[in-house]
Amino acid sequence: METKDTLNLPQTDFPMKASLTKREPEMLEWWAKEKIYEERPSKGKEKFIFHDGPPYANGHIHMGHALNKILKDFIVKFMSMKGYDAEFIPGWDCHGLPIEHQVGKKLKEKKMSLKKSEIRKQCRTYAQEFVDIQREEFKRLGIFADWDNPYLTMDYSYEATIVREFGKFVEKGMVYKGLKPVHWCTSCRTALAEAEVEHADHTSPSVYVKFAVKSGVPDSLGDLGKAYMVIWTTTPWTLPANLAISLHPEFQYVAVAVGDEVFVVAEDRLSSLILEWDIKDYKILGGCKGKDWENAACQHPFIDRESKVILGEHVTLEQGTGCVHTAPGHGQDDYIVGLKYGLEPYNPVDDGGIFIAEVEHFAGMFVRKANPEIIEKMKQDGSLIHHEDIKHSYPHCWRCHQPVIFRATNQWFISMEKEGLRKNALAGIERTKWIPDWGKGRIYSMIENRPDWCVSRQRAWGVPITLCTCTECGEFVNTKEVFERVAEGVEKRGADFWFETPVEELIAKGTKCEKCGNEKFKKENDILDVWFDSGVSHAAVLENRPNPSWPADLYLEGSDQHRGWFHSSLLESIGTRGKEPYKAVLTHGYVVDGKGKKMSKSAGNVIAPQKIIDQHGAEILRLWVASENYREDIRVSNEILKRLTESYRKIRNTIRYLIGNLYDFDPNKDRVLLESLPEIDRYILSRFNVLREKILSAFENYEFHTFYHSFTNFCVVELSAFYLDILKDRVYTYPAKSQGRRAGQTTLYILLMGMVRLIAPILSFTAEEIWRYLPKGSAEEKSVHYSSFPASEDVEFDEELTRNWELLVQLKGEVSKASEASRRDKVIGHSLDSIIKMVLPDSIKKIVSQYAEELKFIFIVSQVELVDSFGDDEKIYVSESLPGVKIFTERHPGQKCERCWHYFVVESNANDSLNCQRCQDHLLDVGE
RNA sequence: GAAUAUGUAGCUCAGUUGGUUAGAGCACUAGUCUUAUGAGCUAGGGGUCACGGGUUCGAGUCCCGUCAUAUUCACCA
Repeated sequence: METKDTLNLPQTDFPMKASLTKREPEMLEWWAKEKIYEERPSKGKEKFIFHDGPPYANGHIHMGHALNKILKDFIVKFMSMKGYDAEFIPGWDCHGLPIEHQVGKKLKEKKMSLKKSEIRKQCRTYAQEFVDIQREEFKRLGIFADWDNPYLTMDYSYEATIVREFGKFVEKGMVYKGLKPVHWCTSCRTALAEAEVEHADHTSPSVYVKFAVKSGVPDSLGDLGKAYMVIWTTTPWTLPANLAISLHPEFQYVAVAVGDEVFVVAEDRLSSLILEWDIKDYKILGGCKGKDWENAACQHPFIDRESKVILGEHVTLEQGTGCVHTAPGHGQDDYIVGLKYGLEPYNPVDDGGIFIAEVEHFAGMFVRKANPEIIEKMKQDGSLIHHEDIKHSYPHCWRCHQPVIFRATNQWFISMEKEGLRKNALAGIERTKWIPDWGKGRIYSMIENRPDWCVSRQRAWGVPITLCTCTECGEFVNTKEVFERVAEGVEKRGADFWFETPVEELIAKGTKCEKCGNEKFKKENDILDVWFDSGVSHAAVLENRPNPSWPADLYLEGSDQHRGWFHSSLLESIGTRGKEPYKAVLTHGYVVDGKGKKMSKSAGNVIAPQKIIDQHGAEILRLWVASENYREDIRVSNEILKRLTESYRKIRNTIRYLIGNLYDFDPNKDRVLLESLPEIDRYILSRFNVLREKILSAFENYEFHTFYHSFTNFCVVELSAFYLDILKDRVYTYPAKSQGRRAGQTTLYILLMGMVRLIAPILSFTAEEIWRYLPKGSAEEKSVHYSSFPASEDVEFDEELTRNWELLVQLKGEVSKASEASRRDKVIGHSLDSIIKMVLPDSIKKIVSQYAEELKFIFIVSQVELVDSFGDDEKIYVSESLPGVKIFTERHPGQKCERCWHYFVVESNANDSLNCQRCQDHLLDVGE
């Protein structure tokens, strides 16, 4: 028999190689077949309400989606293991312009002839396709969720909820129709929400234009002769809508003579304007405050209209002349200042961005095409002082990337002030827990400063604004019955119900307009902002399910959702219920590349989750999410993934080793009582208790990277390099059933059972795989995800013992360092080749001598001698970290035991065995 | 342009109320073992703590400024 065969070497079928790409799909199939999520034992217990934010049903999932859903899955799984019923209902956002845009592209010219209902039908099909695609992609990540019953914002029932929720706003009088300037895309022919606008570089003409002063020159200036107010603008096409010139009441304005003309501009702007206009000779005639000019009248440069001089605080001195061209129909500030002076939000531009017929000179012209024409006209008329092109960033449509315009149109708004929506929303923010806490400040200032919510869109793919307005005066019918009738119809037939049902069937005969008494009404054609759709998800999902639980315990999305879903959900919920829909909001950062740059197609640095899954497996993606501090931007690169796969292997291999040494261990028969375990076993278990504590509190605080670092460190430092290395002697060489070996196995068993459960929320696939290789009789649960977290082991390891072992660990390190010199000098190879002699200071010696018999096993050397001093000629290692500790290493002169590799001294009268006495005993199954 | 966040070894992260020589794991280099073997063990090199000022006996930590990256807001009339 070979010596090797007399040892209890590890045995296991648990593969070292993970083959994740092959095994994960099998595991997914098993989870599905066994309905592991659906039939979870925590069902019906106390709920943890985790509400999924709906991704947009367009395109394949990207790293951001993967990050988000994996984080959610960590939480679902650990809450479930904690005993909560962590139901997770995934959702998708299905309406809206991006999908309509895609469908429009596919249809090309045909779309003009298609009916709206046909376009909606195609959009529905398109959205459903991507819901199905993304669902499969999410499942592949190992996400536990109710995939068969997701919520879609285009579900008829969901659409009906949208109608009902909007009805609540209407009922409370918070909805109004207003003529206000909004972002408008002339190519998509719709109003855009703030969130649908993105900024990009754009070249615009920068022009200075003269407005002749007709009357109202302040007395203090005397007779100015041919005086002009000079304005600056980068959008000449808004000049036809000019109704006023705004001056800041407190700024100083000067009248400057240039040639035979007099220009009025802000004093502080004068010097830079002179330079820009290249004017050599000028003379300041006098000055006064802006407020002195109030109600003066100017002449529009090319339209027969008066332009009033008004005062506004929005005027700045950073650019321009301090005299601000004001077109209330084309700008937010203009609109507000215009309201004060009773100016109408005049908008002579139609949906396509074309000047309407009444516009002199430029009727029928597209606004940006009109820019050069207007400039040319002013040049000829002599009203243009200066013109150059400037590059600046300008709002663009997020879909078609065309520059948008600001344009006053009739839109539906939800008032931020009526019913105290803004105030109550801010109070709701205060009541919510924001993680990290700066998220609170972010959303707070957004809600504080935002304008009224423009909820109407002039598109086809969405839920209609179900209001009927009087054909005479525009007042809308505000009755609950109408809304409910519509909601019921939508519930059955979807939003098409609204578009297909004649108004007469919706409104009871004889209904009169409350305002003017008219009996004729028309239906609104606009649809609702998609942010309203997803904003009602708390109602549609949390309230309208069989077991309603409202509000949510947690929302978890990327930091951009402070302006998106967190925002719209808050307003919707506060508006209708007076209370916020979530107790806590957790945010994560963005996925960026290895250099910290954002991923974009144009930069070519996009890494698709699918590619990582194909190459490394979803488990590596999960480990990646766990390894990084997601509260900041998180990086992904090939190097990072390479490190992670190595780290994964280490974890897997460590656990494999535990399994391998338990091949003959029956937990029900062979377990050794905790109090009978050797001190080192109890030490490692006490270390495991510390790890367990750390990990569970990290989970509690959603700090998964703490899990990753402490867990890998435990595997590498505490187990692989320390405990397992030392334990080999005992589990390999002792008699299989000896108390010493069983004690070691008991420890390994406890570690294995604990570790597999601690990793389960993160390394879900691997934990489940391990679960099948546990010693027989270990667990009743068929899935690791049905188990609960390990309890703390009661090993009674007090502070003194802990200090002792920390010292021994440190000393072991010093012994290794000391041996390194001998190894370099080829005196020893393996550490067991050596005898260690050490001089210790009394304080250390007192402790270490208690472990005299165990030292050689702890240090993994053949002999340890504690001596008082060394001879002079010996090469002594002097410790730096443990003052007074000196170590001398030499080669053991005896014979190496073939079996346990410890060296032994051959007695003269001994037999000629190649084994030491200890092994001879062990072979006879004696002792220990 | 503004607000917020971040910036510690090649990578991922620690660094407590300011207090010795800034840590860990991985990676790298070298050695060792062949009893976890596409494994295990050991040692080593590697950091101007983004940069520049300031407060202090003392700053990775506190203050100010600059730069970089990301997100959001606004780019105006």
